Amino acid sequence: MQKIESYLQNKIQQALENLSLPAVDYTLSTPKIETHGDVSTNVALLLANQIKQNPRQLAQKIIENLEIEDEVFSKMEVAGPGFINFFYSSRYLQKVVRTILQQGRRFGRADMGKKQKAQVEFVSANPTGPLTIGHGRQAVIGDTIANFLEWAGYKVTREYYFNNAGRQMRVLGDSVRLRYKQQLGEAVDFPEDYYQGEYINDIAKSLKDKYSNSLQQRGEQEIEIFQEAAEQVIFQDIKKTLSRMGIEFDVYYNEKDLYDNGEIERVIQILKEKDLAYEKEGALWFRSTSFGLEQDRVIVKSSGEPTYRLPDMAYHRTKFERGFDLIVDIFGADHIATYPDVLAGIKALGYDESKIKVLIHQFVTLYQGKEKVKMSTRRANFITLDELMDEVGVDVTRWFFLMRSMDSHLNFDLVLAKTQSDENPVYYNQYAHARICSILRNAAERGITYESPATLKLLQDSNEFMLIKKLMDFPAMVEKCARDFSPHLLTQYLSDLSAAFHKFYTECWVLTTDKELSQARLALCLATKTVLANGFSIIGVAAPESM
RNA sequence: GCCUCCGUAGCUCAGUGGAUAGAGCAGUGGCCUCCGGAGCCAUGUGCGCAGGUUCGAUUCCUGCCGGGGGUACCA
Repeated sequence: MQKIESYLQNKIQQALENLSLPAVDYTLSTPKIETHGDVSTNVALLLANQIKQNPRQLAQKIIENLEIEDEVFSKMEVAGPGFINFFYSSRYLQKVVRTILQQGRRFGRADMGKKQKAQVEFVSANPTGPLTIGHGRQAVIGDTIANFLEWAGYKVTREYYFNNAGRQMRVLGDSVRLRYKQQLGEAVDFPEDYYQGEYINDIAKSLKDKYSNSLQQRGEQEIEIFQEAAEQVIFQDIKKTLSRMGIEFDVYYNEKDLYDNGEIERVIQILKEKDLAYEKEGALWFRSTSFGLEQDRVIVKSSGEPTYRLPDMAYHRTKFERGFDLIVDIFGADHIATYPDVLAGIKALGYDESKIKVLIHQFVTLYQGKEKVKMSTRRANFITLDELMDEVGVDVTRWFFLMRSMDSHLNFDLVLAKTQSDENPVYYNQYAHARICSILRNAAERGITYESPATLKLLQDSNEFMLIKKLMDFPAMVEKCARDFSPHLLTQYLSDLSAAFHKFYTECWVLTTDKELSQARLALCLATKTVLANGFSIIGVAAPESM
């Protein structure tokens, strides 16, 4: 479709020039209705409006001036109010199968990114507890967007930003300390706003096993050992969960480094030099109003502690300093108010903030049947990502988190996910792949193999053509997903593709007594398997040979 | 109050400045002599409300209504 678009654009431009018609910003689209052709353009409609002529007559004139090879489009016609519809020739469609087989695992890759460096930051959860389902959505979205960018020709770095020095971490450490004391039989008052999770007890127990009661006298001011133990265990756990989902980060960036290496100071310095930061009431303020924001913001509190904005700015500054051409930040909806400040900060520091793409995803609401599950890390009233994967498996987890647009709240019904797990789209799609593999095994037994592109001309059935048309959309789909950062489109595309295959499978017998036809259909199966597998690999689900 | 996301079929959700708005699930009725029935086919209802821009609006703009999330010298 990609190449076809530029092909048509060229031809249309030529035609317009031949007719001395002005250029116009028309579109090429894929009609929803089969009888409206494979590609459609509104060029005549728009021109007619501009030069006050009858759109249908104009469309007819344009068609007469189009020098289209009939090996590409066998038919062109004026339709409706003045659309021009193009119909692929069977020859062209048959050739698509050949192209896919030639390109194999590379089919769908593009060079849109031109090997530029892209960074995708996601998850970025502080190590205070296991990853929850909310993190899961972000993890899968982030990883998949990174995959898309790779397919689109970027060099991608996956990065996880964390802070192991804040107040939350101190509370975490102290929670462990108190549990440890409890386990030694001491009666302690465990505050309600401390971390209640069972994992805190586990960490406390491992400390008890290691140090016996030698830490018992440590007070609130001596929690490092507890905090470090907690961080270490929890982070390991987080990484294990991520790796189970097939996610590996290239960089774990610790906020603390920004203090140690002077980045924080540098940002303050630059802002002060530019008179974009000033002291007031004992605090340091960032002049965000200079960048169109509503009010100035505190970046260093009167206590001397920075607010989150300062390290965020410094962190983003390192992204530019590290030479990324495209910076993708993925946040939950709760952070929606914070990024304008950071973008303004980046601008203030003299960087091109348009290189930053901030993606906000809405929350996951968990249901147990009809009942909403309230979640809070602190209260340990949550279902972890690991538990979810235990229940429904990795493939279902990934697919479900991607299925919906990230602008949309995701209602995840655990009961449904468990009880109907074999009625869900993941299996439908994987089944198509497994089915193809099964056909291939049968073909091998019968000694049938795809040998020559010459047989492809036997692909003539409308079900075959529908399948091929789906297959040829894949590269454009990948580019669109990468460009619009909308991974859910691919899950939809793949379901459509699987449906086209199942339909073909039902209507067209692959392994027939006609050897050449069998070979041709086998080739179509192979092409479909290739595209399914390529798509699955982007989404991060398995392409099973059998189920 | 202000900012932001959402409002489309019974349910969960896609989608588009255009020609007849889709899928899955749920319901009903069909399809196995033969490549995997985890499949295929048929069947119904819908763009929250009111204006505006446009040749054309479900899509873009404004207002309203309803729901989620923000709005700190918390992150």
